[in-house]
Amino acid sequence: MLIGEYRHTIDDKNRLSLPSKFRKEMGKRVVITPGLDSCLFIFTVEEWEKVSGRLSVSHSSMLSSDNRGFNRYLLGRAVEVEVDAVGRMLIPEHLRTRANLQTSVAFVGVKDRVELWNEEAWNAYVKEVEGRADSLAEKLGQENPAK
Amino acid sequence: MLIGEYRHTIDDKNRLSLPSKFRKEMGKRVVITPGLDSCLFIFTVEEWEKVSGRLSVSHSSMLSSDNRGFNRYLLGRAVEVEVDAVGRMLIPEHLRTRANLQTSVAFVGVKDRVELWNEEAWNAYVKEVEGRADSLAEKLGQENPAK
DNA sequence: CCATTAAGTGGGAAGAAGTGGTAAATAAAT
DNA sequence: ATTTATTTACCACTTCTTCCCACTTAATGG
Repeated sequence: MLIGEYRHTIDDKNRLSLPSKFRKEMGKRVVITPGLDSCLFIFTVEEWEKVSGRLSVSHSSMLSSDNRGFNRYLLGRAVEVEVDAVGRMLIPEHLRTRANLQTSVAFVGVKDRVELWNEEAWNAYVKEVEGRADSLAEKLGQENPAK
Repeated sequence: MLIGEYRHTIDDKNRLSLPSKFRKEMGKRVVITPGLDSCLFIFTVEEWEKVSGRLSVSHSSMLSSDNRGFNRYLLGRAVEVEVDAVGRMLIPEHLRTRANLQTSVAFVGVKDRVELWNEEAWNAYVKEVEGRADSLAEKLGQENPAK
C-alpha cells in the first residue's frame, strides 16, 4: 500500500527521486497525470490500466461534454516515464508547470496512487484539512457503521 | 487487548521504544497516523487494513473533494514502520511535529489501537476528562442504553 | 536484600539514499 | 557532413538512515 509523505527536490534537469519507500511497489515505469487540486497523480502501470479503463468504459464518457473534457484532461496529458538506475524520473515541463512545481516537492501516498505537490501548497492543504479533520472523521464514522 | 499508559522518551534520532507490554500483540510492523485531538494513532497492520479499507471502498472516493481530503490526511500522512531489534520504532518528523512530540511522550492503549501523546498534553487531557468523568459516563449511558 | 534478567536509552560504524555533475550518445541544425 | 544542442547514462560526493553494541536503570525472583 502506498502511504506516507516524503519531501524531495527537483533539480535543474527536471530530475526527481521517487522516494525509496515507493520504488519496490511502483516498479521501473510509472504514469504521471495532472491530478485534482493542482497536484500530479503518479500511478503504477497496472493501476493506470484500471483507472483509465474505468474512465473510457463509462457509457456517458463520449456523450457528455464534461466527460470528454475530463478524459482529455486526464488521458491526454498523461505520460509514462521510466525510473532510472538511481531511482529518479523526469517530470515533463507541461506537468511541472501545471502543478506549480519549482524545487521542493512533497510525495504523498494515497493507498493506490502517489500524489506530487508543490511543497508549500501541500503544507497549506494539510493545514486546511487539519482544521476540519474532526468533522470529517465523524462523518466517516456515520457513513460506515460497520465498526 | 491494548490497554494501559506508559511514559517513554524520543531520542535525537527520532527513535522511540514501543512499551514492551504492547510488543507481542503489535508485532514487528505497525502503522502510525495522525489521530484526533492532536495525538497519533498506532495500529497493528491488521487493524490498519480494516481502517483504511473502510475509507476508500468506492472508486468515486477520488471524485469527492471531502474524500480526497480525508484520504490524503489519513493515508498520506500515515507510515508503516518496523520495530527494531530492541523494540524501537522511528517517528517521522512530520508526525512528530503534528502531535507536538518533543522528548517525553505517553503511550495510551485504547483497546485496538495505541495512542501517542505529548506527555504534558496527555496529563492535561486526563485532568480535564477527570473533571467531567461522571457527567460523561451518564451521557454515554443515556445515549447507548443497549451497550 | 542481593542477584539475575529484562527493558530503556545512548552512541558509533556501516550502509543506503538523495543529489549534483560530467561524459557519452543521440538528435538537430547549419 | 560537421558542428551544436539536448538528452541519457554513468560516476561521485554528501547526508541521512539503519544496524549493532554497550551502558544504565528498572523489574523479578530467590
